[in-house]
Amino acid sequence: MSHPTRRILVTSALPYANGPIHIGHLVEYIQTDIWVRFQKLRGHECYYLCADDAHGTPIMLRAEQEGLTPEQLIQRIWQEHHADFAEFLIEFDNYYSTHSPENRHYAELIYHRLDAAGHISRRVITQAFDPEKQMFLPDRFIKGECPRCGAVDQYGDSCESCGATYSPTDLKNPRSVISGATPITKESLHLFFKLADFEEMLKDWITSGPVQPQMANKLNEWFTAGLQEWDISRDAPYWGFEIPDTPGKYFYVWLDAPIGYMASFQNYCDRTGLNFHDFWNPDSTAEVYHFIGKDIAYFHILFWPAELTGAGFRKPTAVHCHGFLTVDGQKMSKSRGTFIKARTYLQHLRPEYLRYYFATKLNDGIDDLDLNFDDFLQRVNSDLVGKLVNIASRCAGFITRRFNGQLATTLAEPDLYADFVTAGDAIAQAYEGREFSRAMREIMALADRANQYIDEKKPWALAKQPGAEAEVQAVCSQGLNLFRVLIVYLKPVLPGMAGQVEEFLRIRPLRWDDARTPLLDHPIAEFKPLMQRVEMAQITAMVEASKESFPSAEETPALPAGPLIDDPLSPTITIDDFAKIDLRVARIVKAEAVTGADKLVRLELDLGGETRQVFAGIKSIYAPEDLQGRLTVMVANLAPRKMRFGLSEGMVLAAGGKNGIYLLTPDSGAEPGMRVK
RNA sequence: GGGCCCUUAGCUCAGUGGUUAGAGCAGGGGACUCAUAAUCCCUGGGUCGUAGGUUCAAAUCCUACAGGGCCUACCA
Repeated sequence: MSHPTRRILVTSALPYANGPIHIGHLVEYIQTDIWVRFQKLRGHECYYLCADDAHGTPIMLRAEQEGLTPEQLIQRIWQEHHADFAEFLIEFDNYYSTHSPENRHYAELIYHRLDAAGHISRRVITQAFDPEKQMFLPDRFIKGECPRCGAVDQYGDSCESCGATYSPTDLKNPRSVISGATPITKESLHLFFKLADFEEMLKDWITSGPVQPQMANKLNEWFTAGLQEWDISRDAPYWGFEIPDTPGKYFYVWLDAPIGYMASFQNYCDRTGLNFHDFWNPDSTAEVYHFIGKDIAYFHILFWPAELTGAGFRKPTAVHCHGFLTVDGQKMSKSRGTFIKARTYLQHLRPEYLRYYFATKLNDGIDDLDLNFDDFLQRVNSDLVGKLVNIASRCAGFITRRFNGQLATTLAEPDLYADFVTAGDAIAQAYEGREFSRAMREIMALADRANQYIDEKKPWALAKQPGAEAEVQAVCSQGLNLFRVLIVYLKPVLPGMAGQVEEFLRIRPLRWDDARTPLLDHPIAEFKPLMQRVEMAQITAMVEASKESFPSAEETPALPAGPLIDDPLSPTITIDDFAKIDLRVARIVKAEAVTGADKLVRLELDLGGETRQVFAGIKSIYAPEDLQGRLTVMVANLAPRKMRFGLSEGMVLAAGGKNGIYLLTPDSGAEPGMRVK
């Protein structure tokens, strides 16, 4: 009743905008969402912020590969992420993007302040460079043969085969993963953040308990190893924010990613009138929490507090790390079908099953947690359906049928109810300390007691005794009140079901303190099933749908309908016939709409020395400006054809059907002029 | 190669020096029939990863080893 209102800012790590959300990500978002919902339920002022992490080389390359601009790619991914989170009942107060004006503002502001205070250094370093692509290559983008054991196809930093470590220049036959070219080394000026300037501050900070003990150990280890300067710049071409007054240099994605927390909050403040500085000034009394995976602790408990301090902002109150998800005891695997995307899960199972299951396994530690499908099925069915929902289900019928839906005017067993209320303190403490598994255990122990109570009073037997009517109503009203308390306690985990129960009981949205006051002399609605049991078939179907399909065209029997039926294969040709067609990789150097034509785009194709003009009927699908720079495949020896708008010197290859037209794109590494065979 | 964390019943987990190590689920037996074959009662089941050590006493502290995870190896 008497917890003073706190002002709390909470974040989850920003998901990277080059791929879909999967169940591994969801551990963190569900953990954070439960904690935030708990705080809000308790009446605190709490804001949950997140955003897509939308910069960096992988996004740049992926966009190129898909024939999109980075903006188009991150826009699409944002929509997907946003929809996935919403359906998993992850309730952000703001879900933003690091590719935003607010983020640019804070990235530049923090950089300027750090620079002005002397925390930025500049020096020239030597790096691998792709002469073809004209870009510097991170170690991961270089492959070659291991200098020690000769294993092929090893990354530039270490050998997966023999474990040797080396630098990319040691690789034999190194090549760029992007272009296939042999990397050269090249010098470049880089900017560094002088982390060591903040060593004393960090050592001091850590004693105030902002991280778990395991992470404090880790920090000490890093202190012992010595704090290195952090390279915060990347050379063009790079997808990100250009560093002010430093042409051709961009902020490394990991610099502006955590700043995205602030940007998202600033954006929220602008929408709602909240004061940003109340939360981020050094003297702020508000609390700021970051929930992250243990793998990115380095950024969040070293750089981030140091950056904030150096730039005149407050540090986080705490950084909470969690472990990774394994599925049936093993790492998620695409071939086993355990690399399950959020979207795939949603197509087969209710989100609250997973929210509850994770809640039963989450604690304040950093150990990995396992999603075991047998356990998942049993736990959800037995706890939520068998125990919890059963309480309402077995009481409601009596109240509806015999008492016109009206609850009793007094509590039959006030002491039992009081026990449930008292237990709320320990449960709240467990939630607050992120010991969700403990909270779930205690809640389910209460559910057992509720079932025992009903079993002991046997309302079905009383109902057959003349004159025991009032007692039937009393027992069932007691049961429903115990159920209502449990729903309050579970509302952070099962917000959807709590909503259903609020309708069933005809009450306003439950808050934590409502548990103290029983619901009496009150009409309720007819009971409808609140949750269906999980079926193993649903899980199996989900796993099957997650198995990455390998090309197996021959094995697949001909379907009764499909492209081959609509458009049967042409007569067989010989290889000599095929050899007559000269297919070449071509780069679209210029693309423009043709005035006076509805469908035509005029393309200028670079064949690696020679340029061809081709008219293609693809305007309905592709905007000309999106085509420029893309690689595609063309028929290079097709006889030129005079068209109304000019000479067309070939054809580009595109798949076409009633649903659209899709231009072919060679895999990365292909170069203009290469023959397709 | 270095470091940190983990390993407790069939499954998932509590339990950080002190009586014969616990829970839920699953298994076995019984009861009930209000309830989504749900619920209630009873019950079997563990050399606490392995091997040493410290202690009157260890799952709990120390050492080594095995298996798993993460970080790191002048990228962070």
